[in-house]
Amino acid sequence: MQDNFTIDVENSINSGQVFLWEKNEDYWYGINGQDILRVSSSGKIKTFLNIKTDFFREKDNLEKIIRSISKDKITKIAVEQYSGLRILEQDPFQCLISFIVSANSNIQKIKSSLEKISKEFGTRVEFQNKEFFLFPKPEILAEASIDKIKHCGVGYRAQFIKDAAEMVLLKKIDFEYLKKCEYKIAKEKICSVPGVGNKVADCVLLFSLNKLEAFPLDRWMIRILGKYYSDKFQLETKTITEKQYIILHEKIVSYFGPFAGYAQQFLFKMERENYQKKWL
DNA sequence: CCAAGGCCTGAATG
DNA sequence: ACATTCAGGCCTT
Repeated sequence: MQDNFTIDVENSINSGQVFLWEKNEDYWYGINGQDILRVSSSGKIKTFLNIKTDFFREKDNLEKIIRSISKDKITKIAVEQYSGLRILEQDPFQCLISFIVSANSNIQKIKSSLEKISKEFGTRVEFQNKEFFLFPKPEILAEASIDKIKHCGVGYRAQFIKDAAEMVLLKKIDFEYLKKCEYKIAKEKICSVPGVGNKVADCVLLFSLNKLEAFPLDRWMIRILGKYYSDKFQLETKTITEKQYIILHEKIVSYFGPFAGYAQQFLFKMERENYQKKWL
């Protein structure tokens, strides 16, 4: 009964896209902005606010996307091995703060910091007889004291978080607008947030703003490109400059196509599993 | 434009 | 033990 396009909830959540998720018996529970999602192993969602969300992007035509990104042996293997892996569509503000926190860090610590932020600044609610803390609203983080934010273990990123929250509050960053406009415009805008460079911007664009051509290039992806694609994208240096990032991204999109972000997610997942890296 | 260095933090490594 | 390195970058000089 298992077709090629069944959602693999476990692998989708455990792929470095989201952090405030916990498995409890048969369900995954996750904070998504002001909502909480309870997801069954088959991908059925019940939410705290009782609203419809397309968290697993079921609007996407996976058959078409997979056909489009399967350009070579490596992607074919990754897609086959993790066929149920999905790009998630999460709350943009939470996503923005999450990836600002992620810079120069690792999954376990990102998770711990975000949990502290939610507990310190978010609203406590009960859902399915369990206690949760929603993700704090922009106005709360914009008004918060730097010391209190630092206390969540985010260090120098505290000021970035506060400033980012203020920009969202003042609509200098308008997520609804960014969702509609094209990749380049949205990227430029999101990069104007302090603490947001190319990599963080691409994560936010791909995981919350509907930009499937975003292709976050972190250390892992650079490693993967060097390992499997050195013939296609020559990487001279280990750390890439801003300009190199832009050029590389253009080459990537012209190779993988408009759904390059999906290719990134499959490759990233595969490589980290090969190295047995831990997830949530 | 590019390269180098600093930065919070906590777990892993020597 | 204690020092150093490293982890899913970004910013300033």
